[in-house]
Amino acid sequence: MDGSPSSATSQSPWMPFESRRRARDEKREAVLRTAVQLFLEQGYHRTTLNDVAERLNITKPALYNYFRGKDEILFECWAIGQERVDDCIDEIDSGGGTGMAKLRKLIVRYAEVMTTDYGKSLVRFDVRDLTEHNRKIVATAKKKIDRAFRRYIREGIEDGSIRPCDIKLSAFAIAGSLNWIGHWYQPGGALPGGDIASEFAIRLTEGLAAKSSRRKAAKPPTRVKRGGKR
Amino acid sequence: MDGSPSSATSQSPWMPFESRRRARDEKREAVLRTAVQLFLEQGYHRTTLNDVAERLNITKPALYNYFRGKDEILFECWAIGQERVDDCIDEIDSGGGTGMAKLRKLIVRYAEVMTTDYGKSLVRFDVRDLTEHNRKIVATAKKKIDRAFRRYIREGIEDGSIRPCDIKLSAFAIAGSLNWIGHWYQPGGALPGGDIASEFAIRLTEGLAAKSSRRKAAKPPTRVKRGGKR
DNA sequence: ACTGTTTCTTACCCGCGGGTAATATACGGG
DNA sequence: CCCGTATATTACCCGCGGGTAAGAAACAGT
Repeated sequence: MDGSPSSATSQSPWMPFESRRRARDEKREAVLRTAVQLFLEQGYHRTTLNDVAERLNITKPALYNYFRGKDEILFECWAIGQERVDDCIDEIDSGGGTGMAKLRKLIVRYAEVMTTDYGKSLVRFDVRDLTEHNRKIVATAKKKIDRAFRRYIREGIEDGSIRPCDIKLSAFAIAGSLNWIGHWYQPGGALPGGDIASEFAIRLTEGLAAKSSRRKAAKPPTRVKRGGKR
Repeated sequence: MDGSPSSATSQSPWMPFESRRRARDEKREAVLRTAVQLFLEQGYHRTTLNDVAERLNITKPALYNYFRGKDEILFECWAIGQERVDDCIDEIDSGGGTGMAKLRKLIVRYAEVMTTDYGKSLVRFDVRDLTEHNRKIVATAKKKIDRAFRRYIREGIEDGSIRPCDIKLSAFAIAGSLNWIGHWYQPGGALPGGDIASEFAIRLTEGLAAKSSRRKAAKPPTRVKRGGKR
């Protein structure tokens, strides 16, 4: 065998007989990258651990050096996506701006995450494939996202940047549109991810804006009706 | 209700056959009703044919009198939901009104379908669980729905009831919100299905409306141009 | 080099679940 | 009363795939 790694299809730390000494974490990540790709391509149940291992040039039991089982791999894929969304929320929360500005920012960032593999995990994977324990973690995290959407809308109504509306349903409508991106978006498609994000930010908020949608809505509304539900 | 001709007294030789066939169809439907419930409750892969049979007080092989296999059951559940949406589209297409009016109608009807079990099948089931043949049918049907959304938006822009916008992305955003209903709606929830449908129709179109959308949306603009399609 | 530890492979287990074969029961018709 | 058909049951097959046991390589430390 010549020692050259030659052309490998993807970046795999396990070149057949070559440098196998890489940090453990990098290998773990490589497993997750490969796994999330396959889970999205074929679906979780149709993807076998052999599939994952084969694409990494290793064998199935080797995976058990890094993960307890298939469901843990699934969970960690999900966790990476969730972490990215959490970061967005924390960042927005620590910043300022009107409710509408925060909402727009969240929409843009969330849409961008949805165009990535780990972002898609958040909406394409079935929580029922997880253990009871992990399922609770997911449920809590989902609640956090939902709360962020509702909070920004509520703040927007209070500061006058968003017109009164049903907060719950508006949050559902917006989150639904965004989550659905994870189902149809493909990197090879006609429209790049950034465009989608900014377009969605406009499209999804122009119905909520207090005045004309594309302008800075700093004007306090004439009548601040009690928002919320009916 | 009773389709049999003069079912009362006369012993038509066709009666036994008819009643038997009807009984068969009813059983088929019962299987589908049970199956779709379980598929939604537990997920397709976690639901075994034994589960389905058990809930019907029969045994697994009995199911094979009515269906060729598990994937056919899945497909037929999907097909029922699809048929309902198709009916909506056909009805709207055969009627009149502005593009916006048609769009609103589709949103309402589609949202209502999404709150039913068979409607949820359209978005909760994975097409990759179907045979190649059926998968193509599904793909064609999905395309039809997408085309309907885009057509109504385009007509609306042409007749002035909808302000100019990116048709493709707007259709995606609306369909995404609606499809997502199938993921979170539960009949026992706080808000009934009808409310969701009407609220969504307002929320999703107020950003698109040419003029104010809030109260008087159905008023046609100055001139009603003929739409593109018939 | 020896030795203990980590990493990875070969070979295997085994339970689950879709699907089938053989057969029993129900029932209408002649 | 017997036969044909439709319907259902019991018992079984078997392939797939997650998971494990035992041991081989690689590697680090002394």
